[in-house]
Parts: sequence; C-alpha cells; structure tokens
Amino acid sequence: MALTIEHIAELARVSRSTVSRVLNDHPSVRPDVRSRVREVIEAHGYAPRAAARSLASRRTRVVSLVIPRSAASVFSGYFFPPVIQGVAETCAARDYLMTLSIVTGEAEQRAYHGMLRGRHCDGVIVVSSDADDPLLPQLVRDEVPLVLIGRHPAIADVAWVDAENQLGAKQATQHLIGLGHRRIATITGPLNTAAALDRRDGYLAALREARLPVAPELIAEGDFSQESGEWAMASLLDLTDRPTAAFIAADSMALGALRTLREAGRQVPDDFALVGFDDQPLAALSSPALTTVRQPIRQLGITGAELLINRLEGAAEPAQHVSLPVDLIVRESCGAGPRNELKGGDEGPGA
Amino acid sequence: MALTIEHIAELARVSRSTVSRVLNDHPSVRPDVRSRVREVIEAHGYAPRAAARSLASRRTRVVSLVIPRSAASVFSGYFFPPVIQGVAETCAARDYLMTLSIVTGEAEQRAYHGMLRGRHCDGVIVVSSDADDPLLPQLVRDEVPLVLIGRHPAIADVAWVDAENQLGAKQATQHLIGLGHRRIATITGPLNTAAALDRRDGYLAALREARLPVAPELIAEGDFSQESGEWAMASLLDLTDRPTAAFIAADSMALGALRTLREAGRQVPDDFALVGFDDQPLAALSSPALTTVRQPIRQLGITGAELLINRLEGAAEPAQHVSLPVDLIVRESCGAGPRNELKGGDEGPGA
DNA sequence: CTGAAAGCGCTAACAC
DNA sequence: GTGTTAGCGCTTTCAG
Repeated sequence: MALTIEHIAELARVSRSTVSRVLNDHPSVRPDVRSRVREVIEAHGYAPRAAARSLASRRTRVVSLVIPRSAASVFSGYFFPPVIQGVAETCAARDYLMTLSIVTGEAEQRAYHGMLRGRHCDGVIVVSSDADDPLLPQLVRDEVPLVLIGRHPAIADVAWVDAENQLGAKQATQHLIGLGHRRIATITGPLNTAAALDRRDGYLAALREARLPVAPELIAEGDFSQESGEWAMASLLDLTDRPTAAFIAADSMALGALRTLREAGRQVPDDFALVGFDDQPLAALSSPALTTVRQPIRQLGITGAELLINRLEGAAEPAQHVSLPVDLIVRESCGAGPRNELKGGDEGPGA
Repeated sequence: MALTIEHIAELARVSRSTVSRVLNDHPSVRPDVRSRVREVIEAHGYAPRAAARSLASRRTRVVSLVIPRSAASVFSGYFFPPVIQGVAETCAARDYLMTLSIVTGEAEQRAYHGMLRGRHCDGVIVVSSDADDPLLPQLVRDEVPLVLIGRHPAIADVAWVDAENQLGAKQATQHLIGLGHRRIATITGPLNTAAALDRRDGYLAALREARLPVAPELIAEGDFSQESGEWAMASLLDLTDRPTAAFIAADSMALGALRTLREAGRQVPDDFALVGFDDQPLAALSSPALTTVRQPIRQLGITGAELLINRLEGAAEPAQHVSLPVDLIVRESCGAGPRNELKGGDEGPGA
C-alpha cells in the first residue's frame, strides 16, 4: 500500500541502509548519492512510518505534557494555557510532537500506565504537581526523563523550572513595609504546593529582615481561589488588632479579598493596602488596579520543554534547576501608585 | 531490559498469542487462562510497547488536533482553549492520546509530512480552517480520517461539526428588527471563513424575510479583531443615512464598535443598538453588557472528537455533519434588557 | 480455544 | 562509503 523504505531504496538504486542514513542525516553518504535519494523521496512524497522508526530506534520524538488537574480548571484559569503555549512552541521548533494529557484520579493511573510505561513518548513535563500527586514518585522510580514546571515540595532530585516565588513575595512584602506598614498579613496558597510555601517564606523573610514580629494570626491559608480570598480576608478583618496591609499569594485571591473589603466598606488602598501575585489579566482591570508580582508563565513552558529536549538529545547531565525572574508591578492597590481614575479626578495622574 | 510480551507468556505458561489476545480483549480465551495472564501482567506492571503495537496493528490510538494559527492567537483568545478542552476530555474518555499541533506556514508542511504521512496518528481534527489553508486538500487527497471543527467554505465532502451560525445571526438580526429598527448594519468576519459567511447570510435572511431592503453600504467586513470592529463602526458612522443598529459577527468586534461609539459620544443602546456573537467572557462584563449569540464552543471539541473516534472504530460511514444549537442572550446593548447598573440608579433593577 | 510462524517498516552493528 | 543481516515487540493468519 504505502511506500516503504525498501521501495525508495530500489528506485534510487541503493540499499535501504543508505536511505536510512539519508533520512537520519548521517554524514557518511556521498553527496551525489544523498541528493539522488532525496529526490526520490521528494518525488514520491515518502515519509518513514513513525511506529517502525520508534520500534527500531527506541525513540519517539514525542514529548508528553501532563497536567494533573481537571480539564475545567486547566482552561478556566490564566495559568495553564500560556504554559501549554510555551511547551507547544518549543516542541514545534525542535521538531517534537507534543501530547497533552489532562488527568485526574483514576484516569491518571491509566494514562501513566499506557502512555508512559508503553513508551509512547521520550520524556514527560509535569506542571504544577502537589505533594500528594501519586504520579511523580512512579515517574522517578521508572527513570522516565522528566522536567517539572513548578518545583515539587518534597521531591528534589528532579529537573525543574520555576519562578522566583520566594524573592517575588519578599519584594512585594518589602514594598508594603517601605510604604510604612508594620502590621502586614498574608493569605497563602494551599501549603501542599511549593509555590505557596515559597511565597509564604518570602513574606516571612521580608518581615524578619525588617525586624518586624511574625504574628501567626496574620497568616491565613487559602487555596488560590477567589472564594478562599474572600473568606481569608473576612477572618483577617475579624481580628482585634487588625493588619493595615496584606501580601496575597495570588491575584485571584486578591480579587476576592478586594470584594470582601469593599463589602466591609473599607477603601483600598487608603484603609487597607494589598499586593497580589501573578499579574493575571484581570489584575490590571480591577478597581483599584492590583499591585502584583508578574511571573513569566509562557517562559516556564518554553524553558521546561527546552530542558527536557536538551536532556533527551544530549548526554545525561545531572538534573537541572532553573529559576525565572519575577517583577513587582506597582499599580493602585498598594497605595504607592497613581490613584484609581474612576474614583473621581481629585488629582492629576501620578508620575 | 523492559518486559516484553514474551516474558509474560512464559511466566503465565501460555504462548505470546494468548497474551496478545488477553491484551486486546479477544473473547476466545478461557476465563481461567485470561485471569492467570492478567495477574501476571498486573504483578509485573507490564505495558505493551506502543510502537510495536502500532507497527503490527497499523493503528496508533492517537488523535491529532491541528490548529492552523499562530500560538499567540490561539491562546490569547477565548475560542480555542475550550475547543482543546473538549477534544482532550473526549480523547481521554475514549482512551486515545491527543497530540496538539499549532502550526502555520512552513511548519505546517513539516508537520503534515512527518506526522500525518508518517502515520503518527489514526485521524485528524482541524479547527477553523479558512479557504486558503493548504493543509486540507492534502489531507483529503491522502484520505486521512478527518473531522473539521467549523465548516470549510469550499470543501464539502468531509465530516464537520459547526455551530448554527446562520440561524444565530438571523435570530440576532430579527431581534433588532423586533425592537423597531429598520436600518440595520452588520460587521462581518473575514469572508474567507465559513463562520463569517454564514453569519452574514443569516443577517441577510432576516432582512429579506422582514422585507427590509439590503443596503450594501451597511455591510462592513472586519476580521474578528477588536480593532477591525472600531474601524468598521467608524465607517458606518460616517454614512449620510446612518443605521440605528448593527449585528456584529463577533463580540471582540462588538467591543471595538462599542469603543468607537463611546468616543463618538453616542449612547448604547439609546442612540445605537448592538448585538454581538460568541458570548465570550468579556461580553457580560462590558458596559453596557453585550446582547449576543452564545455558541457551545467546548461542545464543538467534544462532538468533533466523538465523530472522529466513532469513525475510526466503526465502519466507514459517509462523512457526517453536525450543527450545534446557539442561543440569543439578551443583555443591555440591544436596548431590550435591563439598563446598565453603573450608569446611575435612576430605576430599580429590571425584571 | 490455543500455539507456531510470518511479518509490520525501520535502525544499527558489522562486514566489505 | 555502502550493503548485509539481525533484530525492535507486537498482531495476526493459519493449523490443530
């Protein structure tokens, strides 16, 4: 039916090894032979069958992107799509195919089993796994080439790319301290993720360096959702000795907190200052606009894919770790930027 | 190194054919033998190698989702992510792997060549191709199992799922007519796509049925971008005999039109009524909130994947065509819904 | 119901 | 440089 390497070999009057060499860019083929073979391939629109190639070479040129989350949460947020984009772009550029697996629970096991042990791909990128993810230990045990996007809180000897979460959180908190705040709260993410732990630690480091006391009642745990931001802020407002500002570990939660503050009749930033994290699209559109820490999400995907593919094609180096820089974006919610235009133009725009 | 079917056969004291039959759920295996083999497989965590399987069976259990657009445009909009989600969910449910290829220009050819002719997948889903896409004719010629998400303006004998674009556009336009408008404009999408053509035709059909004249100067072509909506609306406002309303074939363009109207000092809906299409997330948040036609984007992905997989697993039926229903969502921009709350509470909330 | 044997289409030593 | 020869690990007739 379809053309095989054998046919091409015959038509080009060479052996099938030579065709194979041309296909794989081996240097040891005479230029004239090489071009003759290429012409035949071109003329007949031949393409080697992927399965046969993989079976013989034990490589697939496929990278698997695994996101251990529900499909709904993957596509409703602002985080995963740019990650997927970055990985997809890099795979395309390096001539790899990308499979996308969005798996939770029982499907996760099936996917692991069929796809990874079945060697459907050469390597795996796992995004944002938490401490309880059962997949990662299996991958590590099976020695599947692996890169994490977002560190794992427990597993250390594996390659990863991550944003400078701790540093960003520290700078955000220092910014509030610089503005004169002394009683600063934080709303953390779920503490089974490395991102949440790092951001909390950055907050703590900033307080410590400024020799400010760390008050346990000022640390509320959320889960990165808007609702958790609402509740956490409500509990913070219930305190007798109230904070005057907060570093909130995700913009989504900050948006929730903003809502609670508004409903409590408090002005942001005048009565309460806020700094978020992520710089998600809505952060600039809320009123007041959120001061936040921007992280390079798409770049996480790009770098993750590059780390993996480099490893697949190069020698077996030790697991690499890359931290990507973040940026404090000062807007209105911290009280240091220009005031919210919609509030009524009592002053000209800030510098 | 890794376990093969041969090892399992030996351990279960059967031939490798029998193991293969168990793996593929052939009915003709004695129950006790079947369970013995299953136990061995389970105990050793054996998984058949995908490449070997595909080579022998000529099937891969891989579906390829191809989006002929730049990565940036795929992930910055509201349309493609839900499509991807739908396809991913369905592939996971049917135990297929999904590869995601976001390709333009030269990369498109490479991808086509390596992936499709190389039989990396059993079938292909192409999203939203336009008339000039060079990929589709090749796929059709090669007889690759194929489903389109969004019809193609020229190629008919291929399976597709699409939203009821024409009907939705007609209803939107009829809604404006029902509100008393007689001079109604439209801003179309790029007319090399089926969606844009269908929505324009729906607009025309509504006018015709209401025996309203069709004025060519009231039909402006945009490209689905916000900017094109701004320009198109500007040109509409320049007309001597101005329209009083417009059906705009995409919310993104409607948002642009809204901006132009605002800058021209015209009130929406009082001076000018607007209906959009898509019901993208921002449609409900703009002020005034957009009246628009909702299309079931994620369902397009689900149905597309189901159509393809059914075909891969079943007999070769004729190419199927599915049209998914759309919904007119009445909000504020058409002048028939509750007024914009932010405009000042001169009245109580609407019913 | 089960086993033996013949490929599926390619790569990679190993000779020449 | 190029051809010859074994496989890669599975499915699938074909016998029995």
